[in-house]
Amino acid sequence: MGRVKLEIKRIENNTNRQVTFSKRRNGLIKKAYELSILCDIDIALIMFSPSGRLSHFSGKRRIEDVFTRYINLPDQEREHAIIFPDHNKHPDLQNKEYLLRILQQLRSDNDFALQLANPTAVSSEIEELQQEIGGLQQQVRMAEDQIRIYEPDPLKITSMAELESSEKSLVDTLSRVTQRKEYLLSNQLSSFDSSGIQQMLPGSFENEVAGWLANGGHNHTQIYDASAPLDHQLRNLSSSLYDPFSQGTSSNGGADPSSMGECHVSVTNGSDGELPPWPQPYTSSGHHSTLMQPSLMPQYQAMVSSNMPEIIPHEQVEIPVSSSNVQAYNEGADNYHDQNNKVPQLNGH
Amino acid sequence: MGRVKLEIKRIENNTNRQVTFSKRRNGLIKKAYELSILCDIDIALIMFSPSGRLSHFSGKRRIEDVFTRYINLPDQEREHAIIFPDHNKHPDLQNKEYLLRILQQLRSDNDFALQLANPTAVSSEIEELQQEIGGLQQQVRMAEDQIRIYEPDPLKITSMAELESSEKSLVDTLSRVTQRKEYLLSNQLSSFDSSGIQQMLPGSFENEVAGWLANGGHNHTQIYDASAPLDHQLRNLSSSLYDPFSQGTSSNGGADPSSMGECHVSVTNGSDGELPPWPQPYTSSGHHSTLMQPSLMPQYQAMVSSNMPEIIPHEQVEIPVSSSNVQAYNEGADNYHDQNNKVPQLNGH
DNA sequence: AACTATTTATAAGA
DNA sequence: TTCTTATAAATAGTT
Repeated sequence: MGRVKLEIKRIENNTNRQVTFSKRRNGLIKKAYELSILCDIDIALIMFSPSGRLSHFSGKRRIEDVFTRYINLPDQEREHAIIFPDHNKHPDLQNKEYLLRILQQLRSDNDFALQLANPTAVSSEIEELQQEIGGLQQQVRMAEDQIRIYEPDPLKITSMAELESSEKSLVDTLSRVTQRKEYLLSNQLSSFDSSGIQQMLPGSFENEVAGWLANGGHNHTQIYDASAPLDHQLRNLSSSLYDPFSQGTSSNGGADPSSMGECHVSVTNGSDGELPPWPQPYTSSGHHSTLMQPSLMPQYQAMVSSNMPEIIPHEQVEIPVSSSNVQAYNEGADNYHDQNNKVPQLNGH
Repeated sequence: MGRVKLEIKRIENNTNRQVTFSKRRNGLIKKAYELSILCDIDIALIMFSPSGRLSHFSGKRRIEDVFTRYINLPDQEREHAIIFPDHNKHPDLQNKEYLLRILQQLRSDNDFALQLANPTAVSSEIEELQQEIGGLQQQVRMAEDQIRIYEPDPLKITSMAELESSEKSLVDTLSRVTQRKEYLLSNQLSSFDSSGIQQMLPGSFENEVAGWLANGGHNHTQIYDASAPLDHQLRNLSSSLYDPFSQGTSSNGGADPSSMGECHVSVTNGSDGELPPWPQPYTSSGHHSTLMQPSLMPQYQAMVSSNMPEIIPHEQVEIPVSSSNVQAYNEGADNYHDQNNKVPQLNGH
């Protein structure tokens, strides 16, 4: 969509990459928003800009809650998930252990916040440093975990199965490197870009789902059993994670402007009956300035100012048709099972 | 985009909602994929279909890793994130943390005064922490470099020397794994002792990174055991996080179909050299209808069949050419700061 | 930050 | 459903 068809490959020009990111991020978020409303689903989207800044979107539920839902999903359901691109390597590390650690990390954040509330807390600077250390340690651990797969330490690996898994990983990666090499070579020779064939993606993700299920499940079970005692922890964690939310929204009550803001959204678009979690600024710009965090303001103001004119005339405010825009996870009626798992085409058209 | 302009509100008709979900999910994922490649960013997308089924996408990193990155983000960065919708609820964490941070700031004056009163104690403690942070940052950098060698991203490596170095590393590691396997096999005959065996593997892997890796784990442990007099909490947390993990990493079924699948994919796309994680070229609409549907395999086959003609046969494993490993990751400092925070338009046009 | 020429995504219809 | 097609939308390159 543009003056020319853009090849899907890394944009090397920094400026260009950043500009494209901004544009496409907005497009993506808009799409995500529409999907969440149209289909009334939970959705979460996390992005890090080329410069490392975080952007994220989620529908009616907070992003953490969506991820918690993901984590709390019964194993089987998670396994049956439709996964793109399913780069399903790291058989050893996948699944629950990872999720467990993430949950614990979440809890630690929470604890930390609570601790801050505690007047007995020590020097704040020290606490900040300590938290940074915690984060770094986590990073190091993650990195080491990954490395372990690729460079198995003979002293540590005692299971033949694991060794073979490592071996497969290595062979796999090796083949990729080799192919990349040949690609570069061929490119050097025929110093022109063979257009048309842009992205040859493994495209095996669905295929890999099966593979993952085949052995991942097994693996998973073992892990799960092994960490049985921790599982309790996990459950406790989950609830402690989730509770605060349901609590939070209520206990928080009218105190939280933003949540009111969200309520207002329905008010804003009230006649519409929708609960657009985000578009509210379109209709009421004045109030928001006081409701939103300072750092977020510019963005909203920009939008408001530039778009208000267009927005007004639209059908955003209409008489609601009916009903329960609330829960609506009436599975029963929904007999579809996402048979339509067709993979999105890259070029298509 | 369609015959008519669709109002963005919940689609009440179940069938319709499901159909729309499927279509738009694919579109959204495609967009997310393109963004991740074009801008070379981390991205994670989680969706639950109207019937509750999970779909998710992530770029080169696994979704858990992206979320972990999100979690590990320093608070300040997370606060400055670009959030859609800014439902600024999160009373338990975000808001609270934000307020607490302000409180902290206020208290820091106090701390500063105290520090002046007792300069040596506090500042030395802080210095220690900062040193630890420096060390950890170093570790992270090294680990990331190492990971890159083992898991080269074809889209990023453009230097032949680097590729060959990578290849060499992989071959070396592979041989070590193989030898370890043989060793275990021969030992299994006699009583197998899993500990204390200091098998020296002949792996020619002798660059400094490898050396670091070899005992990196131990070093690491020592590092943060030793440097922990200050933070009990973090320490405890860390170990509780770590233990379960290292446990979990071991057992794994030997057969990993998925990695094989991925291998094949690479073969399929061999001539192209690219290893895009998922999509396959769209060569003819005719094929796809029959190739992508029912189970997981067809899609893969589709790709293979449509691309085979273009594939140039090549060896999967070559003798590595020696060369020194060059880093070549001069990711120019990204000076942009996402000034373009315009919110996506709802209506547009 | 805007502006179009184009490419894409998709709502309906078959 | 799945495929096709008329249209609405997104966006690449420009100004």
